[in-house]
Amino acid sequence: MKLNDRAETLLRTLIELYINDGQPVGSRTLARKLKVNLSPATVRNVMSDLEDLGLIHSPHTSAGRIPTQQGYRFFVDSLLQVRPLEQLTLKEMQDKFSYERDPQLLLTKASELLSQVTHFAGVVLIPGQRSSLFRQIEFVRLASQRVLTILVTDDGRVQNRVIPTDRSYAANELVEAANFFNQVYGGTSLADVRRGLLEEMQKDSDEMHRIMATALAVAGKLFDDEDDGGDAVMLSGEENLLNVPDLCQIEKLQKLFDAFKTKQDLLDLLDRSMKVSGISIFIGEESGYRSLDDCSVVTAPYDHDGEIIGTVGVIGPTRMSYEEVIPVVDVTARLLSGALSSTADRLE
Amino acid sequence: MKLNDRAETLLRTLIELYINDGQPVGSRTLARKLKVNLSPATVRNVMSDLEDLGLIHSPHTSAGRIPTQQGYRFFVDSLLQVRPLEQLTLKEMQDKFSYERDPQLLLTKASELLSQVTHFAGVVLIPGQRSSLFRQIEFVRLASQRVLTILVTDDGRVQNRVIPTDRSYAANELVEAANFFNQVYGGTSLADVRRGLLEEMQKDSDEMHRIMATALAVAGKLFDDEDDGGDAVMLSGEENLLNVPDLCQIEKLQKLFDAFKTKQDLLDLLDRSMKVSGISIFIGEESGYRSLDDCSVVTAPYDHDGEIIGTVGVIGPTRMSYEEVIPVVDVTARLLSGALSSTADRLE
DNA sequence: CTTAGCACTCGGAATAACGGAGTGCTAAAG
DNA sequence: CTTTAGCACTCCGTTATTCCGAGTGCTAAG
Repeated sequence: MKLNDRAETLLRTLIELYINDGQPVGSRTLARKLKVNLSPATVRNVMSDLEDLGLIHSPHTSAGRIPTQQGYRFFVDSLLQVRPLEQLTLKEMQDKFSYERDPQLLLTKASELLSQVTHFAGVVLIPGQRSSLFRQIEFVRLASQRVLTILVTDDGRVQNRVIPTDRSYAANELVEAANFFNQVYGGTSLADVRRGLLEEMQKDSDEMHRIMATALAVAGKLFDDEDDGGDAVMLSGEENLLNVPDLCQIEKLQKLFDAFKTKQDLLDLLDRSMKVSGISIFIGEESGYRSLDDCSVVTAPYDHDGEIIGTVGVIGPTRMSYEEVIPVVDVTARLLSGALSSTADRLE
Repeated sequence: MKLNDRAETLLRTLIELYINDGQPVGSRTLARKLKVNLSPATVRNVMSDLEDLGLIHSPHTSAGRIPTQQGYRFFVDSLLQVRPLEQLTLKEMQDKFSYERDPQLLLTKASELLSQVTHFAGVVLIPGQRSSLFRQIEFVRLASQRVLTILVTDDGRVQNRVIPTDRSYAANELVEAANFFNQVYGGTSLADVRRGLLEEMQKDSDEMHRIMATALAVAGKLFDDEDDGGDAVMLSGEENLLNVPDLCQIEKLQKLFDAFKTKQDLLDLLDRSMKVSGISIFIGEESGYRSLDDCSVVTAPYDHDGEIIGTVGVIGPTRMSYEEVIPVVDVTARLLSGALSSTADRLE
């Protein structure tokens, strides 16, 4: 799409005005706001062109214009000049991450941070197990037939689960089994561990090493679980969206909160955005999920030692201040990546 | 408060009608609905009395009557006949709890169950650490100066935390320390453990046993943490409240969701209800928390081996079907208690 | 190409009219 | 004394109407 300078400035100003006050922008208002002196009539002509191009439209004859989805799209792609983050905000954000090394808490904090700073909803895609590497497993005997299984992955995340067992295991049996398990599978991907376990189970159990049998019996169920292999989405500040005037219709909120509950749509969307490097922006219906029709989602992937493992993002109304939200998401992703990195581990 | 039979029936019918359709009930409607044949005029006279007693009121002159808070109170205290749970629902609820022994998941399920069955919000007060007994601690070495600490309490709940340490500990040091710790403190309350730790720390460190020093250094931080000692509230199905017509004003929802976020009010309320045996019902402003003004909360405590350790409940509009919600809350509390009990442990 | 002028459109606020549901009161009937 | 019928009255919610202002599109002149 090609626009002359004047049309661009006009469109930019219009969108900025609309993002600010949420009112359709008329030719007179726009003319007054512009640096160059133009009459409302001239502005009207340009606006008419922009409308023909599908970038803006009027809700009705005698109202001003508001950006269309394509208008927003053009705006963020070509017109937006992202303002750098306020020094104060940046400091706040850094503070939030300092002195925290637990990856799970870091993710929570990232999500909260996003919602607090933007006043919209913060969201974090938590990397699925399958992609991370197995580091360590530990078994703790709780009761005669209950074993607490602790799984540590190389990105530092910890999962635990109480597992009922068929027979009672002695403490040293469990220690042996864990050691064995750690030696055999340490450093391989969880998907491989799973595969390996399945193979072992195929074999006749008599052939199996006694320790391996124990480990299998206990850990097997941990890896059986479908849920644990998948990704998960963490959400914060949903309640902020209740304050957003653009979403103040109950039905819209219902659709949205429904999506928040099932999380599937969010998951898909964030997963898509993980495959792109840098900021992704989904505007209104672009995302393809009806539940997000009136929303925009701004996301950025984060990494662990250079490998992208998840996404952080903000969900807000389409009429959001992209120039403010984008740097917040960007910086959050960077800070999170930094805090997760092994270097940070070693420095602590 | 004393009412004659007719007035009682009338009040009950009125409240039931109002709970059903949410419309103010007029004398004609009420007269038609009553078994006994009474003219609207007579009904009006009785209603007038009930209004004088403060049990009902009209929103305006030419509308029917709706129950006041005191009306609801009288209703649940004296008029309500709780209908036993539908066989089908009961079955569903039992199914939800079967085959689950992990206490944390049980609490989650209880909360979800409450929201699913009632279509309101389900809430569970998770017992604070301080009240439960210390069973077991385990240390797992993650990196040179990071130790994963796992705390198991006698009610089967597991907490873990990655703790940065001042120096590096060898695996066997950690095992020794854990064993020692478990022997010294096993079976005492977490509050006592905390107290014991503080005392030990007072002493000159040179005097301390080497192993104890390790345990202290690692576990100390776990017990330092203020947050972990407190209670927590788990909430499900908040989004259901968006569908409730009585709460469809954005500001009300804002107040409510704000309370859900901070959780302090909920916590206080549930904590109060834990000290009462059996069902508690807070109607509208009775709770004393402005955020819950338009809501009622129905709660029941649950126990672990006979000792009350928490509360489950439902948060819905004041105009809710108490006769349906009450048994659901009641049964959930019972099922949860049963599933948590040690007997269930042993049987598994 | 830009601008002034003008007729036209449309939504939103304000106002008025109206019908319905419900009440309270009174007086008569049981 | 209680119950009932009748009636005047109140007030809400709806609908219709008007009116104003903001904004547009078009045309013709600069």
